[in-house]
This record gives sequence, structure tokens and C-alpha cells, in this order.
Amino acid sequence: MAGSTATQSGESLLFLTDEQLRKGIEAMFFAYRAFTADPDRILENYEYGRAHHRAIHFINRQPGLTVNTLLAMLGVTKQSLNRVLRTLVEDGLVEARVGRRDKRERNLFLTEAGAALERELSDAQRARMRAAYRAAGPSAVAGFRQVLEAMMDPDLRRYYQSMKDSAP
Amino acid sequence: MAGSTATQSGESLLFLTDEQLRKGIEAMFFAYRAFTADPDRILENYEYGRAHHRAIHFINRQPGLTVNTLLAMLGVTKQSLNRVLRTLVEDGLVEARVGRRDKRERNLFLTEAGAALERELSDAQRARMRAAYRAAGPSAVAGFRQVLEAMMDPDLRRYYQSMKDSAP
DNA sequence: GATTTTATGTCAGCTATGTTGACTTTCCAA
DNA sequence: TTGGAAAGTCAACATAGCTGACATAAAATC
Repeated sequence: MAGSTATQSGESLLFLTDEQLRKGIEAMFFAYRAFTADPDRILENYEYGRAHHRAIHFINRQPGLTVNTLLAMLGVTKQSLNRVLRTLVEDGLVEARVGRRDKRERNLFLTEAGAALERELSDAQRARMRAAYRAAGPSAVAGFRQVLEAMMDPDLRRYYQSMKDSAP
Repeated sequence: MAGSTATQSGESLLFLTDEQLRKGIEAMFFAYRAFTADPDRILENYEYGRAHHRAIHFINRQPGLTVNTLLAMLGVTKQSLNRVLRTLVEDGLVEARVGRRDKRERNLFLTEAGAALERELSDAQRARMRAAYRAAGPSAVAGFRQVLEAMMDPDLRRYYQSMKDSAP
């Protein structure tokens, strides 16, 4: 409630003033908008939206994942995801295979066409990310990742950390 | 198109593999979701949405700003913003004063009630940001800000940099 | 074997927030 | 004095969230 500048933390306090925190909030807002701008532009050509991009992204990251797993990562309702998934399957970008062990489950995979769109979207997004990383430098990148990680919901942080981090 | 791991950059290349970039992309996605979660929860109680929050945030940051300026920062159409602004004015959270010099313009201000909601939303969001900053440490915070800044649209970066950064 | 739980899909309807297009009012400035 | 910028409004639409209700199949449990 109060100024919240002064705390008992042992760390340097310079980064915890309200103004600093507000700047961080704005930085997130502006950067996130730029971050989604390129894919959004591409998606228009296909009459898809951000929701399709997110589904495609995670199916690519973890081929064969189940609908429930994807649901947990996206944090939307199954009805909302289903609408997206259905169009992707109909359009031949995603394949939903009945689970081998548990036949109630659907394992999701990108088709060749799906992988191609994933590449197009991700190329654009990675290009911007790469430019930002270059401009900021390696040690800034490490800090960037640390702060984002600390900000995440713990469950998703666990997933995030479990993903491999460097090319094999 | 190709692996895009190898470049001619003089910097350390370790941060520019596709995997590293993809992790950065996911980090943005997950962190942004967490970043908006607290305000979203609060806004439900008032029957407002994220769009209202954004308007309130920027009006608080720059009291008296014009509708056009706000439009540029939010990156939406005036019709979309107008709907939000109208409800905020009707509900007595925002005051739109006719411009002194140019009477076509409307200068936007938060009322006491608007400032109170701003504080509630921003307290929650800053609390999360503060926790993440503390967990990551001061030098990580600097890097975080540098990368986000590099990612922004240049016009918004200019605005962003022009805002004061430390408590006066 | 019967029952319950789980995973998924689907229908209907609602809301928030974005869009475009057309139009009006106000009013500054050339 | 008139052209055009700034602001506001109305209508119609799309996307992507949401809730609730219900269906089906398969697994798990009793």
C-alpha cells in the first residue's frame, strides 16, 4: 500500500521502486504486442488466429501430446480449444490419433502442412527474438529468461524447465 | 530457413540456437499469462476487462493525455477504445475534459474512484513483478528490461524511454 | 459384471474486445 | 470561410474466450 520502496530485503533496492516496477509492467505490455505482431500478420493470410498459433506451437514442441496436456498448457476451456483443434484437423494441419494404450486419449501431431505453417510462424517470431537478443547481448538474455521464469505460474514453470534447452 | 544457429555475429552464439529462441518464445507466453492473471481476477469483480485496465494504466501514467495519444499507445481502433472509455466515464472512473487550447481534444484523467481501482490493479501486478525481480536479482532485471526494450516497436520504445524511470 | 470416473467431443448461448464502414459534430488553421 | 483533423456514434461483424448441458467410449473401481 505505502510507497513500497523501502523493504527489509538485503538486495539493492534500486529495482523495486514503484516507478521501476511500472516501467517493467509497460515493458511487458509493449514487448508482448511486438512479439505477437509478426505471427498475427501471417495468420491473417490463413484466416487463423493466435489461438491456432498457440496450439500449433505446442503440438510441434511435444508431438503426440494429448488434448488434456495441451489444455493445461494453454489454460483455456476444452470447448475453446476444441473449436480451434477441429478446424486445424479439418484443414489437414493437425492429426489426432487415437491413443495406443488409452484409447480415450487423442495424440496430436502436425502434418507436413502443419509443420510448414509452424515453421513460417516460428521463423518470423524467432527472427524478432533473435534481433532483440543480439541487440541486448548474452548476459541480458540470461536475465530476461530468469525474470520471466520467476514470473510464471509454478506448474507451467515446471513444464518449461523440463523442456530441453539446447540443440541436441 | 536453415538451422540458423551459425551466424557471422561476433557475439557468443550460444543464445541463438533455435531451441534457445523457442524457449524464449515460450517464456514470453507463460510469463505474460501470469502477468495478467492477477489484474484479470480483480477486474471480474467490477465487470471490466483487460482493455479497461490498459486504459486506466496509461491515463494514470500520463494524466491529461488525449484520446489520440492513448490510441497510439494501445494500438486499437478508436471505436474499440471508445466503448471502453465510455463505460469508464459513465461509471465515474475517468474524466474527459475538453481541451483548453484545442477544444476538439479530450484530456483524460482518473477520478478518485478511477485512481483507487488503478491502485488496486497495479498493487497486484507490481507485487508479482516485485517477487519476480527479487527472485531473479538486480542484474537479471537489467537484462530483462534490455531485451524487452529491444523487442518493442520503435515508436513505442521512444515513448517508453521518455517516461521517467526513478522516483523523483 | 455393474458402476463410476475420465477423456474427449459437441451444441447452444453469452461476453469482451477487436475489426470495418459510414456518418456527424466540433472547431482549428490556412 | 472553408477544408480537414479530432472526436464521437451507430451498425454489423469476427474471434476467442466463457458456462452449462449432454453424449460417447474406454478405463478404473467396486
